[in-house]
Amino acid sequence: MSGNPTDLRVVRTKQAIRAALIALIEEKGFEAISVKDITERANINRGTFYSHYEDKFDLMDKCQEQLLKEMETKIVPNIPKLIEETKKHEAGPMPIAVLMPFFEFLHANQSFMKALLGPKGDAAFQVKMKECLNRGMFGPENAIFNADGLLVPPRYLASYIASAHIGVIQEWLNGGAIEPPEEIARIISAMTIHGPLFAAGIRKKR
Amino acid sequence: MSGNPTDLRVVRTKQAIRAALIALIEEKGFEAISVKDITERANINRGTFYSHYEDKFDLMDKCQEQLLKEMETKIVPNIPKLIEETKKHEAGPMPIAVLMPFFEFLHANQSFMKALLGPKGDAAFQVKMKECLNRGMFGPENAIFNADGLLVPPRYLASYIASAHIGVIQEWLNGGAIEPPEEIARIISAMTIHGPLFAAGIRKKR
DNA sequence: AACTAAAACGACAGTTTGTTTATTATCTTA
DNA sequence: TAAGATAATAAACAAACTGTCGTTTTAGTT
Repeated sequence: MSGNPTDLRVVRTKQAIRAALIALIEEKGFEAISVKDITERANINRGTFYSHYEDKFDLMDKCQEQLLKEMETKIVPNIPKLIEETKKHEAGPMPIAVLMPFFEFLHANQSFMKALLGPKGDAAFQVKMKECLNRGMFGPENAIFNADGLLVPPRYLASYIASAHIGVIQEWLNGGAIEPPEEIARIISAMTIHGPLFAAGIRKKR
Repeated sequence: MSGNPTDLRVVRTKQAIRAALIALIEEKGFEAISVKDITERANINRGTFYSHYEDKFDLMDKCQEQLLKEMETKIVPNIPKLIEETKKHEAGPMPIAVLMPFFEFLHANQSFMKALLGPKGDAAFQVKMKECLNRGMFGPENAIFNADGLLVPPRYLASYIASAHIGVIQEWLNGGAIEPPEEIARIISAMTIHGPLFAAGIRKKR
């Protein structure tokens, strides 16, 4: 079994597999990919693949887990801060600065994020990412949304916000992530704070 | 080739295949399904499957197309009416009545919708459904969102709203669609009109 | 430079696939 | 209701992919 994670050969092989996976998901979607496809694209022997992963699902899981872990540990802790700031100056602009690490992370992992969130990607990953975002908003450090005065059940509020944000991110990545992360942070904030219809110019009153 | 769509045998077979597909997607996800799985579950001969569909992807496509067509032709024409109503009484409650056919359609097609939009479903279907919703909001009959005064680029507005709505629908279906369609229509409307943060009780001012 | 571990190679049986044949069952319609 | 048409079944096929092994070669580590 190939285990040593510092051995350059292992590092190289895993990188090649990962890159091949990303490219192939974008090309024909995860379900249409065979292990043979991956190893041919990565220029490695098929047997080598099986010494690192059980099958293509195992590979997918491990890649996603790594990504989500990074997302969670680096990004999510900021969300409570964000909501706190928002509460302070209620009518003011959103404190975008606190969102930036998240969007910069997405930008840095563009290709994989695009593949996973794209039309040929994985619906399960979207669910995991929503859970990740929701832990930030509804987690134990954060009693805000658990308070009274909600017009809607909390789980629908969470679904709405998380899905909306992921939707914008999908659109951003799908268009090649041309706009800088700050711009996307501003766009998302505007809609979540003021409501999408106000952002659309339909509801003028505030 | 088996073609006659009125022959009872054909109708029965296609129904069985479709039901098997839905059940299996929920159980192990589309990518893990084999044609053999489908025909065993449907209690039909494997050869029979191939006389109706090219492969499992063809089956999936045809089932989705049927669903989306129904969604589009029956539901989407109502959206312009909806926005018009919303503009009239700006601060009033959303005219939920006009949304009802859409949510009743979802409720009637619960099992398939749940399978397609669930964690083991198809990311491409979500994209198609978003496009369906967006055609309603940004279509030619409807110049509202093309007007000036947008705080954000229109495609991000569209992505935000469509994804948010689908997210709530996913949550609804995933929980067994316990709430009646009217309730979900009300919940979604509240968040889209007033903004999710207002609905959360965080932003009190209007 | 020697040691060690990873990668390549080639072979294996077991599945699934898509196609085709002949046979049986069942629907339509006259 | 009987005759003819056609859909479904059953069984067999090569081709492709899978997951696993044992052996040999290559390359990184010390």
